[in-house]
Amino acid sequence: MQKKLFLLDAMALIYRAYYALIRNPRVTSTGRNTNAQFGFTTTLLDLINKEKPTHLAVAFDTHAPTERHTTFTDYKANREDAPEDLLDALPDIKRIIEGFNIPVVELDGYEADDVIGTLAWQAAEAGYNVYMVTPDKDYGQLVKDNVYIYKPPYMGSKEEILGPKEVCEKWQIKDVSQVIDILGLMGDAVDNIPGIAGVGEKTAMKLLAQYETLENVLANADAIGGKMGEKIKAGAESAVLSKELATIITDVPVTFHEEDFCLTDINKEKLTEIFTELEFKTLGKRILGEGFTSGNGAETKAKVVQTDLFGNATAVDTAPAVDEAASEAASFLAPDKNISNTPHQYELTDTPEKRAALLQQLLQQQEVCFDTETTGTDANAVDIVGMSFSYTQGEAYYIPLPADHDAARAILHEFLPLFQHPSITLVGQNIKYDMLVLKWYGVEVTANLFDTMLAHYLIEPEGRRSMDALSAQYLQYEPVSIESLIGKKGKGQGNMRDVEVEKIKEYAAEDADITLQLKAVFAPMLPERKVDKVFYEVENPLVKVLTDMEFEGIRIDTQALSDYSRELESEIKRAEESVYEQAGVRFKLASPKQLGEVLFEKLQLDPKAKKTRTGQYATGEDVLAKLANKHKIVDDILIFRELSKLKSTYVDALPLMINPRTGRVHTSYNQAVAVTGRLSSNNPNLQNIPIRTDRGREVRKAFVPRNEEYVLLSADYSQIELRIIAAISEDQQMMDAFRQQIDIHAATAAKVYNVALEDVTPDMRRNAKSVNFGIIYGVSAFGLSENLGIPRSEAKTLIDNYFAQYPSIKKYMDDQIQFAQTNGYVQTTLGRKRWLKDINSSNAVVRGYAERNAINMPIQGTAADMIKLAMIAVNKAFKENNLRSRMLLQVHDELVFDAHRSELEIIKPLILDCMRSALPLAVPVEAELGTGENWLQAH
DNA sequence: TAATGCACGC
DNA sequence: GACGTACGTGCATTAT
Repeated sequence: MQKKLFLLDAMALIYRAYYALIRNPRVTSTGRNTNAQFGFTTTLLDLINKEKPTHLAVAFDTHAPTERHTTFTDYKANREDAPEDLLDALPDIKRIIEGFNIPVVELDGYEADDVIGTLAWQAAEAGYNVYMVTPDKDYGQLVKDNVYIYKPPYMGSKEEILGPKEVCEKWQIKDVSQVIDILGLMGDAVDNIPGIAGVGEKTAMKLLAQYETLENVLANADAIGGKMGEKIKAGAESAVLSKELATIITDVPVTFHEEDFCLTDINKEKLTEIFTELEFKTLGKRILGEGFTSGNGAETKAKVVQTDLFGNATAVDTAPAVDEAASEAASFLAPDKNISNTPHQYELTDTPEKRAALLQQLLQQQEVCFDTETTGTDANAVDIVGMSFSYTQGEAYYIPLPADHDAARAILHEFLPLFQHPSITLVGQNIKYDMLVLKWYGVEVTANLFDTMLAHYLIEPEGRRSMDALSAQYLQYEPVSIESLIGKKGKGQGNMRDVEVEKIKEYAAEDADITLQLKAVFAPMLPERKVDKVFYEVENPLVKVLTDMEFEGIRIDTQALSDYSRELESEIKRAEESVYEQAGVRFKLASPKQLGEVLFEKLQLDPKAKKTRTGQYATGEDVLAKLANKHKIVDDILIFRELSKLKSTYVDALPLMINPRTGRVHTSYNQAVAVTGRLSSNNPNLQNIPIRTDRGREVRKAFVPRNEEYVLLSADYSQIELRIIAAISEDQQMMDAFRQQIDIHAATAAKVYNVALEDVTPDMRRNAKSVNFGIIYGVSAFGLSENLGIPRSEAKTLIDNYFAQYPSIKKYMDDQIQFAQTNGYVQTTLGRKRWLKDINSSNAVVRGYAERNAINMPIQGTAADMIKLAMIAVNKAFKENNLRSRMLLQVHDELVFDAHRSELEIIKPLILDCMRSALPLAVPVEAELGTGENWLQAH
């Protein structure tokens, strides 16, 4: 058995694990942030489980930066930036390592890199395969035969192993030793070490190809000449230092003894203790068995853990045989199952006879899982390659389909009895995609649906939802990766059409198999979490509605857009030139970085200029607006910003999104991303078409009816979120205002300013509107004063008055927070939930965020549920009445239709009725409706 | 390719 | 003294 030694650079791994998880903090019930501990532990376990090392060690460099690094102050500053809670995690991490009985190497005054570098050389000499586990460096000079760099998986990307061959290919060098020359020339971004300014990867490779070493490059700076020559001369000193730093010392005083690094049994007692403390429940169960609960210390097989192997090295306990240790390690962490170790029967169904037999089988089932394989990801532009079915765990069938459209269509139509069966449930992951693909082949799916992606969306709204992630989390199974079929994504990625059918069969059949198994896991979880109602009544039926809408698309007037583009172009040019003239320099106006430097360094517009968290000057619209009175350059900058945004994002981009098959723009709705329950739209996003400014609204004129027989019709809910908060808080004051159909913002103004309704000034109304708006999002006095440009004290008075006038709303907000604190979640009236793990956090900022979510989500989510129900009702009514009008778009509280002129009088009341009665509230629900020759007119 | 800053919608 | 409004998507720039 080949001996595999893994050497881990602990600090680097901890840093990366911490930052990878920071967006989704793990906080224990006592408010402790355990990101770093969790990230490091899972990285370690994944590695042990997947790579099955026979020998392992972790290196710390608690004494870094070492002297040679301190030459660069930047480097030091960079290292000392570590957040406190990350540094606090170090003792825990050491205990975890002890619990796993993994040897730790630490050597005073040496970098972890150098210690493991030395060990790697020695182990490689002794015949080991050595893997240096580190996230962010290429130890080029270390890569000799049998020494590899192992980059653990990171943020969804696969792990990576770099050997001598790969390193030479990557940098196009003859010998791996030249990597330090490359690094010397380019510098090292991770640690902020400069090389030669202006020399990047490509230039460095070119220079090395010609001159072999960094020293030769420097010596020939004169011969190189030109700008490049000057740069090299200027950066020579820095390059030499950079190379020195990139060089890993391989002669630190350590000696590799293989018995010191054997992977041995875990120390269950220690692990139980630390996992209990950190509240790693699932992880604990996986490693320590189902019996893992707090205080249940299992039998221990303690070993002496060598924490200081060097200096005065002492002998360690004899380790068990290598093979035994490796197999023990293998059971540490799932997913441990995959296609090669799991029994399965995947069949190729590639003849008419086989297909007919399969169909007969399928029609006997109550539920059938299906999945399509296609030539790309845009459902409106792909061809179908094949289709798979599964109805029993571990069994699945793959049907290859011909490239010829009509031939494929004929085969697909054989399965119409299944797709349109009145009682069979079709199970799938993101079925909308498959339905849309099928629709292009004339197959309308009308069977019942169960979408595992949507089930998971309701079970865990914030989790990751890719099939791979779900499979790993719920089935401990690692599916065949798509990359193994068509290659890594990017320019080189291949086409499913070109993959051998045997391979696709394995992949596609497995997908159907896994999805069916996921359904079995999720189906009982829905009622357990009481989200079955919103799943079966809202999300699932909505799939068909969205499929229809995406299939329809909307017509765009390209002529109007291209005219407008030219107009914007000249206006942008004018504003840009004017800015350069007033600034006295030419620069990239579109670059916030350069603009900040011009405004605040050259023009000195604000000595106390705000900076962003990366140290750049902030140049957002709010900042610029405050500078407007200091220099009239600001006006032109704002014009430039507004117009270039319009041009690049909408005017120029939309025509490029027109589908050649239909001549229309087909957006794609994502039904499972927004944690509040809203839809989102992309490719293109049609939910953020401008409306606020006059120039922006112009874009809406380009959205037009399909032909002269139609008009665009827009219907939108009026004040829906305020109506919802009034209804669920049962605030009598606000409910009365809605019942009496008073302008709600004016009514609010009258109350908070204590004046009669008819005495409300436009200013009062505007302020009241902002408060109403802010209430929904949990605004503070500060935020409101910023927003309205009024003193903070005045804003505070406004808010205080508001709560005094609408006491039940204040109570609702407090109740929501309390509900979340007790239950760990908040919910909409239909039971859609959002879990708020930070609601009891000891960190006020984190807790405040969770509290605002607790207030906002039920409101926004209920509005989302309501319009979804309305869409389902409208779609159904249109079909029942065989109408030619079509629902096209949804924009959170608005629906847009292609309305046939002859049907206007039918659909107007129909739409209004569906919207008003979708989800009745204790106050009237109103919707407004308009029609026109374009979206702007209709609005 | 990924991170950043900015800007658009509700 | 810092912090300060929910939910999204997409573009250009920048660094690598």
